[in-house]
Amino acid sequence: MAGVVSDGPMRPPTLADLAREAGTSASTASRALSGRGYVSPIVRDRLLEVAERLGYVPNASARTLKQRTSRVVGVAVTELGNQFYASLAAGIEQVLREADYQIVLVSDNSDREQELACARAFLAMRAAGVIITPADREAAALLARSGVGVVEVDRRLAEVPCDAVVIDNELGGRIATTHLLEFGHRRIGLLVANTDWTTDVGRLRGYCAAHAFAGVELDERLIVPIGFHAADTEPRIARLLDEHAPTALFAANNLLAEHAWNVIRDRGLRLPHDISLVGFDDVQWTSMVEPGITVVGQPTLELGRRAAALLLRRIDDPAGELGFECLEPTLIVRGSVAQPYANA
Amino acid sequence: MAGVVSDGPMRPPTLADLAREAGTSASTASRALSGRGYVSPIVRDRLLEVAERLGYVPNASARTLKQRTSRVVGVAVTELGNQFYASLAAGIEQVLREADYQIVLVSDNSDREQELACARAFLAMRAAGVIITPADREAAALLARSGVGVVEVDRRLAEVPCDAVVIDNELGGRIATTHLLEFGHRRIGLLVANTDWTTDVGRLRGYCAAHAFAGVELDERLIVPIGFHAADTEPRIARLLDEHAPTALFAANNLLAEHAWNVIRDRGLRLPHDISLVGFDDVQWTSMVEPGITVVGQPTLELGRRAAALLLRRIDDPAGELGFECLEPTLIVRGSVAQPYANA
DNA sequence: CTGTTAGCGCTTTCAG
DNA sequence: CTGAAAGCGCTAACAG
Repeated sequence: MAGVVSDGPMRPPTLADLAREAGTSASTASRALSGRGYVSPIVRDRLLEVAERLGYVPNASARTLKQRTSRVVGVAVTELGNQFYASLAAGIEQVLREADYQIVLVSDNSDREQELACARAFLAMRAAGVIITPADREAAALLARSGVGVVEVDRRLAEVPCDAVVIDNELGGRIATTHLLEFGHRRIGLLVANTDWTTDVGRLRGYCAAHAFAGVELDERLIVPIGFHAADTEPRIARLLDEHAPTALFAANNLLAEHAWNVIRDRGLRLPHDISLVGFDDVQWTSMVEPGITVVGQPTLELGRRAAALLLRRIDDPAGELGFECLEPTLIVRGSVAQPYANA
Repeated sequence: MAGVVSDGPMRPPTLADLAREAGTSASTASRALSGRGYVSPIVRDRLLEVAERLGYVPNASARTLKQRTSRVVGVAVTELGNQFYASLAAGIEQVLREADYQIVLVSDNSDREQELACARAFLAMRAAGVIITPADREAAALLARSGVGVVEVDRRLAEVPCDAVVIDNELGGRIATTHLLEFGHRRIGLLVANTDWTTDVGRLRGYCAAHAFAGVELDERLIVPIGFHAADTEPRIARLLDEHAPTALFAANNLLAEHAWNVIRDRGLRLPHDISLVGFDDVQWTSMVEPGITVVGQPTLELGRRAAALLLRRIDDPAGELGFECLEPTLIVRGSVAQPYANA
């Protein structure tokens, strides 16, 4: 039942079909369905009824072509497989769906070329706006240059003026490190991604600042920058443990925290007795393992929601003033930190 | 640098602009850029050069309007926030991106209306195809009726003929239950979502089949159907423990496994000494907690990849024969199962 | 309040 | 091998 159509070719009904069926012109039909412009109630109702009966679905491309902008928003995240980005995307999707936008989602693996490619794709589809976790400055620049609103989320990179929502990474690095310092740790290993992104640079800076503030001298050899999916991540962490005897580890992202935890477990070290650990990002497993991992939690879903809200504002008012939001991370204390066993 | 354009209004360059600049006609430009049809090498090169210089990006809507089909694929999953669906989406995205399709991703919360709404949106944008974890039959029917290829993933629901890729849920339920039975459990609580989806029905059936095969009589009160985000999930699990004394629990999805684990932990029960647990879906935490949770693992990413591959085939050959793939789940034995402490 | 007209940017016959 | 012409389905002036 429900709107069965079975007349010959499978061409979906067009506005013209509707109009003909209802005995009006296409423009009237357009007005009736879009609700913009005058149309007598009686004609409107007839049109709506016919539309319903025919199962009319407006052709988005035709509309986009005409209006030069669409109801889709491009979203490019680093890696959909990572829980952090997945919930970022989920947050974005929530608010955009409510605002009746579709999102086209791409995972760009933080690769410059892929990022550019999706920027072009977004341009091609005349996206109403774009949300991106940038890995390179060029994509945002290209988009902005073409007049598409861009909001950067999680990190800032763009040289062009551009909305953004991030967390205070330096603060995050500081509270993690300070927490460890307060427990008496003096040799805190830092595992951090080797990028020049504001996230990692900020967390590193916070780590340093905490040391400085506490008057603790910092041994640079304790800082281990590690590539995103480096094959030798765990060996390098192991080496850090062997060669520089940290009494605690601060892993500045969820992947590194996981690797650190693996190494600790594989060596039979006990948390927090033999070594302390603070992670970054409150991913599920950190609260389920025993002992729970003390982490710097960031409001991931909220980050996504805010980014979407900012973009909506930008779409609404392209010339409005730049929005910038910096959310606060918080320390979630669980059981992975204790006093150092043997203090040097 | 890089393609700076600064001539007056911000209208992006069109094919006509290109053609004019290169001294040819729009049709030639079209042929040159699309690679279809004849065009002399020399003219083509000039055109490509001009396109590059002007930063030309083809207008996807115009193309879609003309060709009546687009390079986008609609993807509707139940809940992007759930790791399972997120990696499903990640798998889909991987292969579709390689095939140069964009995906528009929607989280439909397994709500009939939302699912229908996105089906219409996909129709409106003339999606080349759709991948869906169906919650209702109507969406797939609508799409299929309009000639859009649909592949169902994770569950099957459609009455219309339609490609699908799922796992063998009954087998999954059976191997989990059999494993428990073999350890001597005779009172195995089943936590299962209260849907009529093939996933849950299948797992339940497997649970029953395993009992039947083992000649173990089944106490129906041990079966607890629970809504997806029911507020009283954990109390109900607790009640099952109190009232019907199961010696083991089989939680038939990752959410329920998590809840079961919480209840077990909160009560101070020790796995596997006081009670045994088998989960479904190898999500990250199950391998990190101590003891690790024995689970029925499903190839989630692969599920997504196959679905995408199937869709690509369907797009390529709309009338080709129906594809149906059923992947095998496997039991991943870890430490959450032991003999029942006190066997009735 | 309604219809006519034009055109969004591209592709595709069909002649040249 | 190339160009002219038509049209995809919709909307936005602009007359009536």
